[in-house]
Amino acid sequence: MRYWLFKSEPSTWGWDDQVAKGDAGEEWDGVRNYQARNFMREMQVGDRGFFYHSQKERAIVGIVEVIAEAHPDSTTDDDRWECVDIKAVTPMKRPVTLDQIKATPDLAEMALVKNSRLSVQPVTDEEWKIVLNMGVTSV
DNA sequence: GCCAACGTTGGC
DNA sequence: GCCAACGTTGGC
Repeated sequence: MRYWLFKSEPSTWGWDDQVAKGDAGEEWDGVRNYQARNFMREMQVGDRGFFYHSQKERAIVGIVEVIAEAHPDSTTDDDRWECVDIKAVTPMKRPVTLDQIKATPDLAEMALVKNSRLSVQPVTDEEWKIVLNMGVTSV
């Protein structure tokens, strides 16, 4: 199983919206970036990902699971764009903020830090463990 | 609200 | 195929 990170502006599509969809999940549509699309093509059902709120909040707020592999994005006729479906699994007990991540040397290589504009990114096993731990432990 | 970084587009 | 111009994203 691999790990990923999904980034969204809460004003457009936030964690609460994702939770409201329940186990049925929702398309992660609207991605118009080749790198991000290519990562989605690599995803498999059962893979897990962090759900990150960009802009004002800037924190990982929950965990999602991939429930459908890449398929055409229903929000466009352009067949270049594909998306996966994801569902909310569990919220973080404590959101892990971008500031915390930047302050953690072992997380300095995360795409979130290095390439802040990439909206779908891979997360290593090690990074996954560290962030998870930060998300359940008091600071 | 500003600006830097980056990706995409289109003219040549 | 290159590169300048432009649009968008996201942190600050």
